[in-house]
Amino acid sequence: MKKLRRSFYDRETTLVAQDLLGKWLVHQTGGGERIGKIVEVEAYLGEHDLAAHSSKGVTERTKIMFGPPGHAYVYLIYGMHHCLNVVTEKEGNGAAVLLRAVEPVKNLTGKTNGPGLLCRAMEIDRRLNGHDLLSDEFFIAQPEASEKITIVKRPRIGVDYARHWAKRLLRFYLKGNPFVSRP
DNA sequence: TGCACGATGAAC
DNA sequence: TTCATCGTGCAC
Repeated sequence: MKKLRRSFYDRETTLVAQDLLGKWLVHQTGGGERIGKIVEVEAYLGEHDLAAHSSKGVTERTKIMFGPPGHAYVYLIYGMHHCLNVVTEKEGNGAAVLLRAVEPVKNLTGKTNGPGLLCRAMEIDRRLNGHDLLSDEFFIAQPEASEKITIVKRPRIGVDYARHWAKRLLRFYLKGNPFVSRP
């Protein structure tokens, strides 16, 4: 298991998003080491992307998205669910990748096929907002053995308000994987 | 200072 | 299809 370096995240967001598929999300908690294989993601391209939170510019909430790559952007949605993103590209770009589903690898209980569900299973909440993903207790790694994968591209979920941006194929998932939120 | 509205999930 | 539930951004 090899931790991803800063340079992995400091690339064009659609590339980072697709390369995150199959990687392991690792979180050291009081309940033990929790690991999930990333099987579904969405790319949010920056300030010009009307579906992205960063389209509102730099605010108290979005400043993490505009920060340096390789950090976690965690926010509360609908007053009850947490969503985890990883910041990508150069500081100031406001781009990130939303992790939407993981396949249980170690110490995960309950469903993991949705952005809120994976955060609950991985014990991720707002306390991890802004956390460096090159840390030892919360990071993403390349597993020892990686299989050959086929990537499916679909429109993003729940962003109909973003007009033409809602039609872009910026949601990526592993073909045939049973842990994807909406195949 | 108040208020409309979610990058959702679960129940009906 | 409806609803729970609250932080954020922006109008006033």
